This record gives sequence, structure tokens and C-alpha cells, in this order.
Amino acid sequence: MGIAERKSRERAEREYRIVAAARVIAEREGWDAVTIRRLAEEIEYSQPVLYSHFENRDAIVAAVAVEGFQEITAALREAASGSSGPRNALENVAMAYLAFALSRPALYAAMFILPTDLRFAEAGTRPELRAAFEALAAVVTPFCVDVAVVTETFWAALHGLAELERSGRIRPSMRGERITLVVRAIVLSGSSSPARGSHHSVE
Amino acid sequence: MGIAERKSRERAEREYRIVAAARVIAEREGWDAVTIRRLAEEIEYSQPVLYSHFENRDAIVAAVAVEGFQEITAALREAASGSSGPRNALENVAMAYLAFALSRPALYAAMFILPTDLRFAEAGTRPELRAAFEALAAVVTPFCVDVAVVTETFWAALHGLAELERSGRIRPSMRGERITLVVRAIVLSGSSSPARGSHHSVE
DNA sequence: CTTGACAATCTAGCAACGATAGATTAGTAA
DNA sequence: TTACTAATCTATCGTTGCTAGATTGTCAAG
Repeated sequence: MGIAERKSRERAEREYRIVAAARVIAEREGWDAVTIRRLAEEIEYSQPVLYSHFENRDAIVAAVAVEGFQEITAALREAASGSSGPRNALENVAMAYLAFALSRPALYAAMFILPTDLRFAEAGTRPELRAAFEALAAVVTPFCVDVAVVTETFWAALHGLAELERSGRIRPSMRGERITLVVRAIVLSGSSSPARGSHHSVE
Repeated sequence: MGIAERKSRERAEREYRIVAAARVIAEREGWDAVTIRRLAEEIEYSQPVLYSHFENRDAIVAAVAVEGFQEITAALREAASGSSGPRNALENVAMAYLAFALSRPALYAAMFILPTDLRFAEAGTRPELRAAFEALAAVVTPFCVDVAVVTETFWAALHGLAELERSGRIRPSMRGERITLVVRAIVLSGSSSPARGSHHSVE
């Protein structure tokens, strides 16, 4: 019976429209403007319908965040793939990260600022989050022994740079210099590891 | 006439009680619990009185944030002062920053997460914010030529570490290792500056 | 001591929010 | 056609930030 299938397909499509509408409104007018009533109006259904898709408003934000993690993963991989060497990959990924965060502030906010119960360094972490972490780890790996710790620190630096720049607390004009600093720090970070090859002097 | 003085003193004291109550409630139950009605009840006045002190709720958050900047400045200076050398100062300050952020999450949120119109790298920046920046710059100075850029990057790294750890996205157990990484990066950052002394090799 | 004016404060209420209970409609199976 | 179930809506609750307008308190002038 294709009827049930059609229904579930329509339902999935409606859910997608909710998330898409949330994202568009958030990016245009900020997350405060994303209200249940507004979304209901947007998809031309009554408010309670939204609660048959999402437990509450935060769950809608979380759905947008998951989209964001998928997209940043793709953006970081793309940035890494078109690079001339490990160091250049690091640079490109860092620039891509900041470009992503600052060109889609609402999306980035859903991923990192707004309250959702998406966790990370735990069991039960959503695969989308792990994938983003792995995309960062990939370009860090050539330069260090303890990949996990260095990746965490790299991520934190990028997140801090994005956040402080977005909130107007550091000078946008100096973004390039700061990235250079972070990249060089990671390149040099391998230089005092006890067991190492010569990979950190590539390029 | 001391009457007007007494009145303005009482007024100032009432304003202080508002900010203090906001801070206590925020730290105990989160910022969502800090409502105008709740604060009014706390200081035993009606809601409109609060609007004779602050333009809106965000202004109350901002007032808490300013307190936070004063306190973090003191904490960072204190951490730096009890150090055995430039490198140790860097370490101590980094640890103190994270300890501050993670032990008073609501206060830190007011300073960096919640929407306020406190700006930074601009004219009209509040002196409290500049002072905090200077406290970071002080320990960074021995290791670099362009102090401003390195301080911005240092700050961003610390902020990212604090934020990702607070939101459960990086492993709390590895905090020490990450700090070590950041500190070493800054120490080494001076090593390729064109004009330099030997200060970066100080223990 | 009374009166008038001004400032301080309160009561009452608005519009908008997230969320839900219960009525109503639509769709399916007997 | 009828009975049942699922989908959807209307209407409402309690709470929020914020404000208009009434009310109280304070103090100087007469």
C-alpha cells in the first residue's frame, strides 16, 4: 500500500520545510524571530502540528544545527582537498572554518551557542558532529602525535576566533594574521614530540 | 542638603541589589530564571522600578557582564603576579582564565554569550573590557612583537577552550594538555620574529 | 497647618511567547 | 452507510518583557 508511504513522505517533507523556514528566518532576522507561531504560519499549518514533529523549540534549533554540522564538514573537506600540502591544508581549513562561521552566523549559533542537548566528547555523539571533528583532525594529523588533543585545541582556537570576531571583540582586519599564528603553532607543535619523522617540515 | 544625597545613595544601593540578585539567580538557576518579575520580588519593589534603573533586561545582563570583566581582570593579574617567570605567568593566566570561566558559567555567559551591546575593539569600548584585554596582553608581551594580534589570538584560544569544554564538546580531562599546547605555541611564536632578543627562552 | 506641585511608586494591563487540552474534521475499514 | 482512528484545528493556559495611567509619598510655599 503506497498510501502510507505517501503520507510518511509528505510528513518528512513538511518537517523539512519547518527546519528550512527556521533557518531562513533565523539568518534573516535572528533566532528570536523564530517562533512557533511564525513557523506555523510559514508552513501553513497550526502551531500544534509542529509539536508532532519536534518535542519543543530547542529541538528545531538542534535540527538546524545538525544541518550545519553536515555542511561545515563538507566545507572543511573541500578546503582541505584543494591544497598544495599539509601546511597549506591547515591554512585553507582554518580560513574555511572562519568563513563558514561568519557568513552564516545564525546557523553557527545553532551549532555552538544556542542551548541544545547535542553533546560531543561522549558516547551517543551524533555522527554529524563526529564527522566535523574528523574533518578537522584530518588536516592536523600530519603535525602531531596526540591527534585528539591537538584537534580539540585547534577547534577551540577557531571557535574562539570566530566568536570573538562575530561579537566585535577582536579586529576583523587582522583575521589573516591570527590564522597564520594558529597555523604556525600547530606546525611547530610536532617539533618537540619524542618520536617523530620529518613530516612537520613539509612545504 | 543631605537628603538628595541619601536618596541617590539609596538608589545606587537598590541598583546594586538588582544586579547582585540577577547574578545570584543566574548562577543558581540559569539566565532564563532571571525575569523582571523575579528580580522585582527579590528587591521588594514592583516591576516598573527596574525600568527606572535599566532600559531593559539586556542592560541588566550587561551590568553583570561589566562586573565579570572587573573580576576576571583581577583574577588574571593575580595569577600573573605569583609566577616564577614569563612562561609560567602565561601558564598560570591561562589556567586562571579557564578556572574563572568554568566556575562561574553564568557570569561568563553574560560576558561573552548573551546578547549585549558591549563592544571591544572599537572606540567607546568600556574601560573594564580594555583592562581585561590588557591583563592578557601583559603576559603575552615578552614573547612577541605584535602584541595586539597575539593577545587577540591567545584570548580567542582561551575563549574557545572554555566554551567548548563548558558545552561538553571537548574532554574536560585533557584541559591541562590543551593549555600546555597553547602556552608552548605562544612561547615559540616569538622564535621567528625578525628582530628579537633571547627572552623567549626564559624558563 | 494646609495646600499644591512634583517625584516616586504601584496596580493593571498589553501583546507575544511556548506549550497543551479537547473539539473537530478527514480518512479508512467493516 | 457506519464506526473507528488518526490528523488537524480552535481555544486557552501560564509566563514573559514592557508600559500607561492611577496612586501614593514628599516637601516647599502660603
